[in-house]
Amino acid sequence: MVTMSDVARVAGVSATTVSHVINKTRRIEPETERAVLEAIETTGYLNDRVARSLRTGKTMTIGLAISAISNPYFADVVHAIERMVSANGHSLLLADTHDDPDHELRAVTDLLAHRPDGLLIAPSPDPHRALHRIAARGIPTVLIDRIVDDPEDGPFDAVGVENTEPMAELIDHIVERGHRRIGLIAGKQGLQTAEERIAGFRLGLERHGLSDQHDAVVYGDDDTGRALDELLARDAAPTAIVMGNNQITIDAMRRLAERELRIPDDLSIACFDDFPWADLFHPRLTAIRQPVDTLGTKGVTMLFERMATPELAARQVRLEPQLIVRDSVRPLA
Amino acid sequence: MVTMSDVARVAGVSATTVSHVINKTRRIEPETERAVLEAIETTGYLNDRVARSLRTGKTMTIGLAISAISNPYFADVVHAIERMVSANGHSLLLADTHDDPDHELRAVTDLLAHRPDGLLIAPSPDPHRALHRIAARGIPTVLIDRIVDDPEDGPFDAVGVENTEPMAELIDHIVERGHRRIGLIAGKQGLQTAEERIAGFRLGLERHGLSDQHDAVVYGDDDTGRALDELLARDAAPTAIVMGNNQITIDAMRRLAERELRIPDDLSIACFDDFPWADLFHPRLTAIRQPVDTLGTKGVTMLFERMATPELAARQVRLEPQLIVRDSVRPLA
DNA sequence: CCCGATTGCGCAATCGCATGCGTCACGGCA
DNA sequence: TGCCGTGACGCATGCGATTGCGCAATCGGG
Repeated sequence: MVTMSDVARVAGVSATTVSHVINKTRRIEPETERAVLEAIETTGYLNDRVARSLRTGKTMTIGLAISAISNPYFADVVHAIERMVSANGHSLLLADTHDDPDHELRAVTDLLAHRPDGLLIAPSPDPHRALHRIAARGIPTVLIDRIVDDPEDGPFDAVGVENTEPMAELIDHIVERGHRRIGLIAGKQGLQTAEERIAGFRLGLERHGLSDQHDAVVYGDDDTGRALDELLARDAAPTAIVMGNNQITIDAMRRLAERELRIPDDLSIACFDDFPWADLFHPRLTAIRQPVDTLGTKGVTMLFERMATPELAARQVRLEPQLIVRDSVRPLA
Repeated sequence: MVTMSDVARVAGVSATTVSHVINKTRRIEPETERAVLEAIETTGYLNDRVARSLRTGKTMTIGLAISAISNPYFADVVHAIERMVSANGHSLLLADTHDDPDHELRAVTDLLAHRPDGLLIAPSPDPHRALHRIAARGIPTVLIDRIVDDPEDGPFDAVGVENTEPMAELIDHIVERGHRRIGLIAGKQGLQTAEERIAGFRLGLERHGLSDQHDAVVYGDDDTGRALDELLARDAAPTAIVMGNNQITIDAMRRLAERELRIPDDLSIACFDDFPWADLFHPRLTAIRQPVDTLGTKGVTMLFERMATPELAARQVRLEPQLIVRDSVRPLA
């Protein structure tokens, strides 16, 4: 390994000077600077961030705890985050929570041990322990996608999307098209987004005097196929089903194909969470599009703001999703 | 910050002892150990990996340089990699190369400065400088997805998929269905996978005496729509078009929808690179499925093997993809 | 010609941990 | 009682960088 003093020796100066030219942290005689730069070049020296971090207390690293990176929704979020983080000269440390409290705690503990300058986390259904540990370390953190309130350790900065009213409006749309029996396959129980969407679903039903169907909600995260079967087996089976998220949509679509149900002729569907190629599915999917990119960039922005100004009051930002009407909800007679 | 000596003070022992109980690196009187563990608990102490890394020379970190995480193909790879890496007690440092040599060099330099114990990289179209820098540091590295030979710094360990023969076989399939005029929209020029697939395409044509169409190849990465238009505007326009990768497939499908071309009635298509929901598109896409998960896990496995045994000879592994015949290639008369 | 100000650098002390040597106490054996 | 082996732990150094102080040389004004 070539260290700073190696460079110093080659350049005929002290390590102090090398450090100062690297960090531009005090005036250096131009000639000296050239010598140092040259020595860096010829030795192939690379400033060791480990040592620097130990000394300065900053690692130039942002931790990201999120689940299922292969989910296209989160993949886009990660992508946006990576862009902004590296644009700010930091690196991204990635950990997967699997949306499970135990994994989440492990992931967060690992991240914290690396001393990131800031942390982004999409909380699991029961994030208490993880958040507690974060709070104990006092590391700048923003909750992402899921806005939870932790009475003990909160409040945290957070950025997510509006779930309730948009979902209710999706129900409006479906009801306007003549549907009276509507079902919902919701995301993992306990997840803040899933619960809010359920609330929105019920709110929508109430607006149209359909409250007796409040129980037309099934959780589908683990086994969407089974959830779907159950809904369709009911006495008054729904004529339209709403998918609580992206993954559920894909799983459900596949099951529907297996059952040879024609969409939207035999059954109408709509989804919370759009994807870029949702208009290439057959049929083109009516969906609520979330501002995925903004979610990521806004999260990073808030994080850097907090890192710069720790005494800021916690802010919770709700982004507005957008209903994209396509062809998967059929107008009934 | 609570350090090891804080814990030591609380437990009434020396920092040495605390270190040893944390790392289980020598016998400790059970009673002493309990005291230390307890002190760790009450103080909320977390072993500082920055300091430890400086001391031991290992960071317990793996760097990953890859492009466009939002591409579903790479998202799955990243997912698989994260799983294996964290299962081995390491953390993942992520950087995006944007498949561009300059970005790649920056990304790699950043990663290297963090002193990862190992590196995974999907080389850009011109990875020379990046690979050179990696070689200079001598960090265990495996190339992933794209197997390139660097005469100067190579050979590197690498894992990728077989491109040429599978692509040729896809052509076989298309020709068997009666198509004689076939086009290819290839991935970014210079990318090893893209070039091999082009070679496979031409090989396939030759097998059927169709070599005169060798020029039916256009690069589509930047503007797939334009590439598609160009192919279709030719005198003898192809009756079937092969998409060189996932992203191209999506872009092309959208353009085809805009042009109101019916698939496969007006035009047949097939893709290199499948996606989980390719059977939900309309029509269901005939595609070559790559063993994405294996690509990631095998890459990590090879990396850890090299880290354990640096004197190993470089190995290059080719995984076999699989042709999935669905409905997007129409049998001609 | 003298002296304070200014400019350009170097010394040496950390940062939090791991680890090679030592030290101390205790027990067994002659 | 004396000696040594052994078990349990502590001292002090160093990983590679940053940074508060301090020193020497040069310059300019009176």
